[in-house]
Amino acid sequence: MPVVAPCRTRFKGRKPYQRPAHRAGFGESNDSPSPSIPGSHGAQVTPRNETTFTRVEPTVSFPELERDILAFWRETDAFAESVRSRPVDREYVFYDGPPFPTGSPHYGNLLAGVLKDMVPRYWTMRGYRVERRFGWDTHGLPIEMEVEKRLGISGPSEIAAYGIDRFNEACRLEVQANTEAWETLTERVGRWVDFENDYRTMDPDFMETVWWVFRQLWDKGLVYKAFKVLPYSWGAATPLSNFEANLDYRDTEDPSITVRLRLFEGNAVAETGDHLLIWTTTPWTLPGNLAVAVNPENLYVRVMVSGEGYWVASELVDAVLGEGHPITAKAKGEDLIGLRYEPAFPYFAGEGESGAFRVIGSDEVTTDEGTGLVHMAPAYGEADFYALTAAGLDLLVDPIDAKGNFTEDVPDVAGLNIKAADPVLTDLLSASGKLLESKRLVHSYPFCYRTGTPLMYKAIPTWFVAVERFRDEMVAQNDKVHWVPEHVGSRRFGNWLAGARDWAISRNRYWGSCIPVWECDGCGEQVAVGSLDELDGLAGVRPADLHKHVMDEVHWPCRSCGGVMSRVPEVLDCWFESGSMPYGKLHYPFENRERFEATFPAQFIAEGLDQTRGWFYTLMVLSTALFERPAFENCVVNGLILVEDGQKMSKSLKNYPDPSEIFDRYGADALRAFLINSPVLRAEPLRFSTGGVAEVVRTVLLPMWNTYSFFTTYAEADRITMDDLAKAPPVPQRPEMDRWILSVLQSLISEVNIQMEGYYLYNVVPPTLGFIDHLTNWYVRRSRRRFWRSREDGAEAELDKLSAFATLYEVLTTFVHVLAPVLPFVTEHLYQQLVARHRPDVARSVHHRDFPTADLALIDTDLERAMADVREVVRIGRSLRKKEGHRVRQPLSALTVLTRDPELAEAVRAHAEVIADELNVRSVVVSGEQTDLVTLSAKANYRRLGPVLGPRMTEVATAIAALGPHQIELLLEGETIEVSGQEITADDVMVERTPLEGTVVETGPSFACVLDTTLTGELVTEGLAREIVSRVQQMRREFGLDVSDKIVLVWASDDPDVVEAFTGHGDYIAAEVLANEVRRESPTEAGVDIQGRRVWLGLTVTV
RNA sequence: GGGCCCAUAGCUCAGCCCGGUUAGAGCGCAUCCCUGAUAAGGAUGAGGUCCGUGGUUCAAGUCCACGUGGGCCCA
Repeated sequence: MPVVAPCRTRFKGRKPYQRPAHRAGFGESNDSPSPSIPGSHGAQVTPRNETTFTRVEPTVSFPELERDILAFWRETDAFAESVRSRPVDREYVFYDGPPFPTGSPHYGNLLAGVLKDMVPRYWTMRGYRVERRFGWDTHGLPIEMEVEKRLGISGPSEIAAYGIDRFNEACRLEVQANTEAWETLTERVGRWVDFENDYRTMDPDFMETVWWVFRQLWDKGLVYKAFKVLPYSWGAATPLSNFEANLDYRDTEDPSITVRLRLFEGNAVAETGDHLLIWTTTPWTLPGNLAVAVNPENLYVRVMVSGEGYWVASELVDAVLGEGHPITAKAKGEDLIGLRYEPAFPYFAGEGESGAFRVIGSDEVTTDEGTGLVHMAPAYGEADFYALTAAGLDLLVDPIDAKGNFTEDVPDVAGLNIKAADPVLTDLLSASGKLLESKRLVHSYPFCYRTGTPLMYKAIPTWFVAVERFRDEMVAQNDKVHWVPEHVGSRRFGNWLAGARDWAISRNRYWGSCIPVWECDGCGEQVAVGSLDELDGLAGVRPADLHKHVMDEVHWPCRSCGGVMSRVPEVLDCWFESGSMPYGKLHYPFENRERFEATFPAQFIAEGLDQTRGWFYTLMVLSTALFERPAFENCVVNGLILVEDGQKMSKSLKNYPDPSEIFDRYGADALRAFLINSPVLRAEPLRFSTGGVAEVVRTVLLPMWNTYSFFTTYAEADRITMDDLAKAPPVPQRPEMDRWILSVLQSLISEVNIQMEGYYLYNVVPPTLGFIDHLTNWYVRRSRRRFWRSREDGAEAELDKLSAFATLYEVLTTFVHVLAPVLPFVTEHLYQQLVARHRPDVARSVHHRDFPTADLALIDTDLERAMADVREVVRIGRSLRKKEGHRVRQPLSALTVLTRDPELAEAVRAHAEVIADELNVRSVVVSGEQTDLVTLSAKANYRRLGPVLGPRMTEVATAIAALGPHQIELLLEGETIEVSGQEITADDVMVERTPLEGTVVETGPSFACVLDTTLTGELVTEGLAREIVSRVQQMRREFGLDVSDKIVLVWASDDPDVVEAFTGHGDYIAAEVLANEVRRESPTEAGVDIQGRRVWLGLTVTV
């Protein structure tokens, strides 16, 4: 029997822990209720500075912890307090880009929530009051579509039949019904935002401000009405958005006809009676034809077929007319411009007097298909419309009504639907001899996603904002904005602004802010109404709701002619409202005048890259037009979140993990850090991976938690109190390791502040990871023993121990502040347990505290560099041991560090003990270069020599590479030598060290490590002692002993080395394994094998 | 078709602004260590045509041009 079962009574009921570790309360003394987090830690508990810390298990459920923290925040109204506690006159302004409350939030929304939380949290901690009101974008097509689906109706006629009032009220309900999922997930991700004082674009106050904004534009003469060619569904009798138009493309068979148009008169290249060849798949657009476009740069030719001249793009001759026809003339497109032709149909021949039926130029014309000459019907094609405008032809004929039927203007097909008219029109062309060819073709054509009818494009009367008039001003305003990443603002958005077109702001829909313009049915006078007061003055009414179904009922007699003033039918593009939110959310200028003026523009907004043409743009348009200012000073732009394999996230495909699963498994902190530390913050796409979230848990959260657990474990074991910590020496008098980690911490604080102030959020996590490595893998590991020094070791030991505890305490409690904006939950928990519980005088939440600023007095860059050198030497030393096959428990006699770098030499000398301990060597010595161990070779320092030498660089570099060890030695000793006619010093070369064959040497950048691997009997014995310690420690663990349990160690062995190990190193073994007594007995069983020797080991826990 | 962005290890990404000769990290993998953080932790190692072509330069992953592939937005 090699071991004795441990005595159960020693476990003080601590193990196994039933509760998740974070629930640990004040400990087993039971002198206070054990609060679930901290929420219940209130007045009835009197935190005393004599209270010690409670041991926290290293295992933890972060999701559960987060739920407790959420409860704590709710109970203590922590968010409101974080705003309230900051001065009213020190405001940091953040605009929430309002989402549509449709569906439930996806990762993109969660990401936005994280950004919009992290930055305000940070600035709150920097002492600013950051009001955060949630915004809802409540209007627009997505809502209307949901409601149509719900009501089972579709399109304007059915909505009209259902009643616009009922429809709009249904939309209002839909909006209100959909907000809960948003609130739940927003809270869960840890975003602090005010849902009670939210703003909604459908609120009367907001809508009144929208009127005011519109009126400002109107008064500046920036609003006008014109035609715009839009996708149009005659089935639904409504224009569609581009998005909707793209929803249903189908392969369809359509006519494909080629038509010849006879020239009235020729010019220098074309002859009277020649024909222009045009091609179309939509014969119904031909009655509306008003011009033919050519590309001025293309080459066109005159082809003779059956004695007639036909003009066609030279590349398309064979395709259109077949091979073998003679070409009798060539001309560039620009030479054809101005030629007049006989229209295909006579219905609008009169337009010829206004300049129609000519050849115009357009860069848009290609020779990909057709004839290279494009028939232009400005009412039915956006490109056509612009081409005619550009050619100075302000003409438009539209003989098709809202239902897609021809009007009486085209008597031959009047009343016929456009598709039904196609064959009739084709026959007419044939009859008039204008039809050259008639075929059918199958192509992809858009259909109305609602009614299934083919879409058309149609010129629709539309309200515009004349953005082009002030776009230079917008570019200037945009230069004042700090964009992250920079290129989105300067290039993508900047370019877009520079080429901005007038903005179509009206929609022929129902659920939206109204265009507040009333028009007289008599004289056509227009009045724009900018406030309810004004409306009251004009119409004598003051409706409580400003939606279409209410506003359309408001009329008054025209002041000029006595006619009836009625509102124009359109509503505003909901982007207009998004752009108005800085004003609308404050009901400016009707209320909050001073507040607005003091807080505009916002310091910060954040949205996705897809908002370039959306929110960013509309904010900029309106703020420039109204105030000649940008609406925001700093803008963080995020990229798109994709599925792990790079596909788009799709709700219907369900190809991504449900956010709640992530929350339940890893928690919001992990998700937040994962998102923050990803390419999305550089506006690049992110492939979302559950593994990435798990990695954050492992690399950030658990190490932090483990350190916390380590601290509490030993603090509890030693009954360390706040009073004890206060007795620790001031930092300058603490051991170097303490000063070092505090210096590293202060450097981190400095770095994080710089990055946060610059909104480079993606630069916050990486330095944090470096810090965690320093903390866990160097500071704690190196300092571990200091935490369990016995109080009996004397005053000096006591001070050393208190220094360690105080330092780790300060590091942890400071660090949680640094990470609080990123990881609001776990930092809150640590703050509660480590600070708030022990200090009645401090803020209730870590988020109410001030963000740390770097204490420069604590930063010791020399020390940081020295420690970096030491860690590097240790790293090389480890590599060397491994290479040579010497396990770390086997002590070796010496490590020699060869270097000529005086700082490194000093760092090694000063930390010889640390290095010796890490590498388990008896001594660490520093020496100058030893050429019998390494070969020195030199390489040119290009960075230094290059600019001086220029073209001679190669020559000198070759010569330097050929330098012998002796010359390099001379350089290293500070001499100047001449190489290839160039005087050089040590600074001009990079010296490399290569270990000589047969030596135990490993080289670092500016040093080499040499290991003496001679094993003496003494070293072997010590190694054995260490193996024994290791084995006993393993047993302690196996039997679940507490870290402070004392034991009796019993051993037996006949092996002389083992006997020697116990005789020579008995005290060491006893101390390491906490043995009060080490007793030798006679071997009874086979025992275990330690380094090839038989040993029998047993232990008993002492009482 | 246009604008912008991206392309570096098996995977995810730094490095590029401001050029300098041994291109880094994490994950994964392999080998090993530790055992007073332990259902953890650590070390070492293997792994690279820096998308391609051309140019500028003494010198290019880095700057320029063109191209290829991908993404976003617009047409």
